[in-house]
Amino acid sequence: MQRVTIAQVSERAGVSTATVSRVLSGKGPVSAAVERRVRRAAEELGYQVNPIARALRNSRTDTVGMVVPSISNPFFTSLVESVEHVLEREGKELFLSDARSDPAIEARRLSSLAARNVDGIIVSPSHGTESGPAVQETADRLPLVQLDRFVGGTNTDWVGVDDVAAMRMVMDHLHEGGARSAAFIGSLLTNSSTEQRFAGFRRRAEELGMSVHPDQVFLGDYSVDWGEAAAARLVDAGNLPDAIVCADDLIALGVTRACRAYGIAVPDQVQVTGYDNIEFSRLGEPALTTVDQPRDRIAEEAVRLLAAASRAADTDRGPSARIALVPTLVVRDSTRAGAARRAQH
Amino acid sequence: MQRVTIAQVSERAGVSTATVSRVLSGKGPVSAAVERRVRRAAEELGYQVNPIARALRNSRTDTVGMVVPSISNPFFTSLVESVEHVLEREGKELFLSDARSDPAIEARRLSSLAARNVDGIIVSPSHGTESGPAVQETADRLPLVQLDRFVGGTNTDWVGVDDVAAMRMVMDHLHEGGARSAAFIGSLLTNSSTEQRFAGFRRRAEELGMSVHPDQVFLGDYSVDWGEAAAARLVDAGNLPDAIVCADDLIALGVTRACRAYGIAVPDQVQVTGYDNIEFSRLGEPALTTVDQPRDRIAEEAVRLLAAASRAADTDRGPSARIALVPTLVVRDSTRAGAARRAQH
DNA sequence: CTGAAAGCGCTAACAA
DNA sequence: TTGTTAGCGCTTTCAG
Repeated sequence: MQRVTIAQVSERAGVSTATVSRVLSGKGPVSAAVERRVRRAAEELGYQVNPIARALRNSRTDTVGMVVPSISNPFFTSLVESVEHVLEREGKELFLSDARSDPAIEARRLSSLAARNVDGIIVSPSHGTESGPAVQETADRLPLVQLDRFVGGTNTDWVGVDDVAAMRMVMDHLHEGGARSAAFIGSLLTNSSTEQRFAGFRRRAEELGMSVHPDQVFLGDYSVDWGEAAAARLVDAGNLPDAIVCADDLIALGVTRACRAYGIAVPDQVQVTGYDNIEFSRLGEPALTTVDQPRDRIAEEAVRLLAAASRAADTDRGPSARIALVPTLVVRDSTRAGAARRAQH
Repeated sequence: MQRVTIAQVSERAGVSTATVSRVLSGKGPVSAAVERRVRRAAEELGYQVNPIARALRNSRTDTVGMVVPSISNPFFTSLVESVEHVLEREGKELFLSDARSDPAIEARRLSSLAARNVDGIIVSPSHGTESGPAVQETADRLPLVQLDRFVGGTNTDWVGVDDVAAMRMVMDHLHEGGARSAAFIGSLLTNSSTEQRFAGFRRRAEELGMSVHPDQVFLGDYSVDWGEAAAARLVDAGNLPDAIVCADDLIALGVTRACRAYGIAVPDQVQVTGYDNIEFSRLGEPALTTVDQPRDRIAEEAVRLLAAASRAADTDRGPSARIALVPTLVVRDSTRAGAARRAQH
């Protein structure tokens, strides 16, 4: 599997293995002449380091692990892309694992990554409480930053978005478009994203005097199917609200689909908003008004925090960082102000 | 990082490290009494194997690497999910890498996975020729199977779908729906998927006497944007064909979107088909008729081949396997026969 | 500036 | 059945 070793290179170059190591890892003093000889020998033999041996020796792997709740949610894959992109600049590689929204699987993935000596872990915890122990345990062993979602009972760095502020923008926009009542469709309140978004929704609705009927809050999961099912229930119950606020784009896509099926005009009869600005959000009919998270910035901060934590290492670093970036509202055709604005063109 | 080692366990249990190893790895003869002592000691100390040390010793990692052209293409993520699922049963873990459709990045990912002693690699090559050297080189070093796409100039196992047969179904269905002319929108012919699909399209069109205008073949990339752009060009040129056959669902989603924008009725004025049956294919307006690949079966076969190859190891296994599974046509609302059938309900 | 030698944690001969 | 020993390939003191 692994063929040529440092020993063979050293033999060919007529030096010791120690010298070869010094040349190849760029540390320690080496004369220019020897360096050239070694490099040539390595080249000729097609030498490649054995990262496993190196890791065993160094307990460093130049590798970062990332765990996301669901790889089939386009929001997370695009977050992964952003992270990978940033990591590339640092010469680090990313190992990705999917927790399938299951804290038990998530715990296994975390410990497996930790055991493999990744230099740090980026995780978006799948559950708002049950993910806690595994995340905290992992964080005690190596640098870890939570991304997007946050799990209670832990004390680690976090980078994400100000969901409450985002919801304020959404509600203001809807209100401006004439909405005086609103429904909410999200996942169960078992993760911080939905929690925060729902809290933000609720608070701003109150401040604006928008009514939220208790029967018009639907909590299921982050999927198109759920959005569709919840919307169907909403319609069947009669008494449509002016707006349906969704906790993510997948749900919103399901909602607009159900509306099409029921012949309900969006945004004329009911306005609909999503969250995340995934690529498909502009493909629905109508294209979704949604909240854009600055993924690249989030990724950048996460990697920066990880690097900082690695450097600080054992010296107990201070309190953990909580970085909430500012999201932006992307107005498209599923809300009234947006529809009106576009019509003016 | 890694705390308790086999040595500490052996000390606590009052046996040698070798014995501990035998107990923990389940190999070699151990007396029941000793076994119990060792297990308890390990338990109490919270021992966890160090996979790195084990890998260095064994050159086995119980780990499989997977490289896909694009993690943001839902077809590949669902393929990843299937593979991961199958692997779980084998007690193996998956490391996923994204080649970003770039053969150079792909080569790096492959060699990095190989260097990390994954037990096997599953790759869907991003380029039909340029991916060749890296794939072959990797395949010479360890078990490798190509998935979905296939790269020329290599000799490895492959599992995928019979694209030509799939296209035959698509064309027959379109023809049945009254189409007598067709356009094709795909990616550049630099990967086997598009090649095969285009070939199948072309051949069956000829057999059925459907006309294909040379100007109505558009080759770009697998993206919604490209589908939209190509459709726009098609429309602008006037002279719409009866059907637009797309090499994947993303493209088809772009096409139907453009049709909506231009006020062209699908399927009445033009029928549209996709390929892959990604989740979003049913969300477009209208829902896409498309080709479903049996992802779970594909994943299953791939893992099976990998396992077989690992067992065969050095003993030169015979010629490589090429497994083409049979896809199925999923008829929805973007084609006429489908639309008619639904109307009957 | 370079080499000898120890050892990261684990497992597989080989002995006992 | 168990222990002793020798490495897997690399890096890093410590001498020279």
